[in-house]
Amino acid sequence: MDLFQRDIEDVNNESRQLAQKRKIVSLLNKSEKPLTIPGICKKVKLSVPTGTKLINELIERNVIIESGKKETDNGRRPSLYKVDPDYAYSIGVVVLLKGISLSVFNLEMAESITFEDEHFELDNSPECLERVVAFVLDAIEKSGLKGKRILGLGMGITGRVNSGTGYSYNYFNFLEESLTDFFAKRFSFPVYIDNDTHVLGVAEQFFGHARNIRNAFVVNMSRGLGLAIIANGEIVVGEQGFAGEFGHMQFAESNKLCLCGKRGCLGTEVSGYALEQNFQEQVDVGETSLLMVNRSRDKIKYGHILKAAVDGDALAISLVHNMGFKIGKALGNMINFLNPGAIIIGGEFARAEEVLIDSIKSGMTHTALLLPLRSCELMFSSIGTEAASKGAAAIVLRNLKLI
Amino acid sequence: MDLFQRDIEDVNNESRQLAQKRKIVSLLNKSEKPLTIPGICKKVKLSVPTGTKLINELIERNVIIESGKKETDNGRRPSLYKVDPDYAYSIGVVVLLKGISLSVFNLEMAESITFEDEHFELDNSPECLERVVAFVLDAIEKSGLKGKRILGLGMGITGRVNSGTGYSYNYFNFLEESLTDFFAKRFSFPVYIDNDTHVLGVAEQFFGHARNIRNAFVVNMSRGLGLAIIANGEIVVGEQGFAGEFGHMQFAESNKLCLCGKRGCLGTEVSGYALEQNFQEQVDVGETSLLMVNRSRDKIKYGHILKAAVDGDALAISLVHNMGFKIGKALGNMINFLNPGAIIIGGEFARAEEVLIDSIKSGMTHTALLLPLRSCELMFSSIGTEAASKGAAAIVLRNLKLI
DNA sequence: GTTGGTTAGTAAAAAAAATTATAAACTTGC
DNA sequence: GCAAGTTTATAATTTTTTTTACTAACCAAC
Repeated sequence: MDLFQRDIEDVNNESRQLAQKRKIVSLLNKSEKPLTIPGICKKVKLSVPTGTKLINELIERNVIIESGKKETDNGRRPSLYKVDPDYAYSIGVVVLLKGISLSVFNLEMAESITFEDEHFELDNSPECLERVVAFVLDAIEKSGLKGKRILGLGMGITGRVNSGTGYSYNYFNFLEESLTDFFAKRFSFPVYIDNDTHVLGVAEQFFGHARNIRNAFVVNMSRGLGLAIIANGEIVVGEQGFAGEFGHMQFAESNKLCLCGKRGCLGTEVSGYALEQNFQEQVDVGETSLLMVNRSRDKIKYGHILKAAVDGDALAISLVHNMGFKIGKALGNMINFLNPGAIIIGGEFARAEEVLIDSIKSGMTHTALLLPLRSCELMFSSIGTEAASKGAAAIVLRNLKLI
Repeated sequence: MDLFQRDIEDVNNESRQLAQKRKIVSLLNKSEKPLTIPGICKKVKLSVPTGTKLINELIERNVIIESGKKETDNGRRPSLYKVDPDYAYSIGVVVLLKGISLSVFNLEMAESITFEDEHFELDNSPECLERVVAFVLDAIEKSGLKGKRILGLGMGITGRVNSGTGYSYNYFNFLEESLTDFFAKRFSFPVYIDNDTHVLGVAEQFFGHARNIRNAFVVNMSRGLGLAIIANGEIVVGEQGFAGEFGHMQFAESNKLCLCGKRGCLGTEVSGYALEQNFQEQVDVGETSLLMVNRSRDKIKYGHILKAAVDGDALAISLVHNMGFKIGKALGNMINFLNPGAIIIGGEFARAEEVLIDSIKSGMTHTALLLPLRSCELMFSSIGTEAASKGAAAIVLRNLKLI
């Protein structure tokens, strides 16, 4: 941000012009297509001569570039301008229980390079934190980003996180300072953190199905169960960043004990973990499945079961179907609460769309009121596995108001 | 708004200066205390000479007034300025099933006059709509507002309402146009509508306990059960304005049939209506209460029961306590969902604070996770019965960005 | 191809705003 | 009670921005 600012900034403290330049850059970056000078000036409420002056200065500094001429029906063809997509980069990091990954994105959010360490295991220790720092520094070293402008690093991390203060409550909570402050000291650019599920929500909001929808839920159905809430066009993180604890909401019908200590948590019935448990229970009472053919009962992970369901395995279908119905009921209740325009199913379970879609819809009808349900579209994420790191990097741009 | 604009506006189309003047007025109105010229200029990023010029023009037009001199430790004492509180007025109207009321507020939101018609009965007919129009016109006539600037009218109305489009779905839905468009034609100022519960939330957000809290729930516990959600500092109305359908969420333990057609709606167990039902049931199985001394079983309304609970009536206490526990459980679940910093109990039930507070808290502990619960404060509304009309009028100012 | 219509971009003139300088109002310390 | 220091407010000057006017680039129709 510092570099970025200094480039837009002039030598003198021209705060008014600086703000206008920032507006121009922000507008150009948000726009899908390149824009003309008259178009830009209209949007930022500037006269054409001053707008031209500022734009030329930004070109001088390599922030924006010309990008051909616009085809018009009549009149002189205007030049088109856009932000140089490679003027600056943002970094997205995802820290999960098992595995850490880092991707570098340019301003157009095109992924340029990705690093992964599948052997990484997250634990709440200074050593692990140092491993994260080393991983990031090493990746930056290898990526050839040296000397290039890095706007910042966004990090999605498992557990409870306060994105406002930058504190992480479950991991690396031994620090005196906030996690973002710690990282800022170690790196030469600002760091923003959020919960892995919220990060997925950001990705869906800017690049996925939630674009142009001001109220939506993004469900992270993987081994655990999380939910990102978009209300009034913004991700809701709540007072301390804990919003979206969907897995621990009391919607379950059974009374299974949850890791949180309570009974009745939805996550005990709907989650990758629960899917594995349910599968084993069914096998134990004599149910059969193609999955058992060349695997032992304990080695079957929820990913296998999801794949089997899509492939037509009866037991897997029945289990997944059952979960869809249950989460559908819970989501239906939440539809009454927040009246979202869309619910997007993301995470590993998204690949079982065919099996889940009808069961979730069916569950929703049991709890949701007619009118809010009618206008809530159920969708499945299509932005794939790199979604999380893209969302993490997007946090940086969001903070700089570039998206 | 038109009058208001024209007064700030100059004869020529000075859109830049106009925007700055609007900023100044907005800043002064939002500020609790009057401000100095240097203070204003700093906030709106204007030089002192230009700021002075604009402020003098606003004084010329009677929009803002001088308000004494500031006490400082050293230097020349600056003059203080504030918006003339009686420069303009906003009108708040509340349309309930039984009763309609209208209050006039000045820019400081001091209530100047109130009109009520307790005999009004809401039904979905053109005649009833005409009665509303007549009531408003009559009240304005009597209020002496003629010739004064009216910024607009905010209306809180029972039932489902889309505040964005201005359509009302349950009442006056026979109109071709939106309800706000209809009113705009009949009155000489803009009209904004919202659900009665959302309006209560706005009141609490700007004048009550939810001030300075970016995430909160405002529960409207009266004959029905509604909830206004404040997330990221804004009221969430959802995609069509249906957010907060708390009464129809499936949290109930019994299977009573709700008016909406579903079973398990929270409103069947927690609401003024349910309280009356429960009371009658208990009386029928032999329970006694002081309330029965000089009233017939059918004549006892939930308001009486709430008063009796506060006065120490055992049966009433037990019933209200029970409801507190149930709504507490439901709210606890929602705490996990949105991580609010406060929950404010408003509506008629707010007066039973002593009886409700512990039962609600107790219910919350059964469902809410420790961390989000710990930081969520339970409060009872203190802005009283005129809250709704104040909230309705506040919608007008919010739309003009004056609060 | 020339003329008329249309829009982009630039140059000169006019208007508006920001600096800078100065006067006025006030406190404090000697 | 008067000088030094501070802050507000206004006047004079400088800078910036907008308007207006004009030229350039393009299409279409004749």
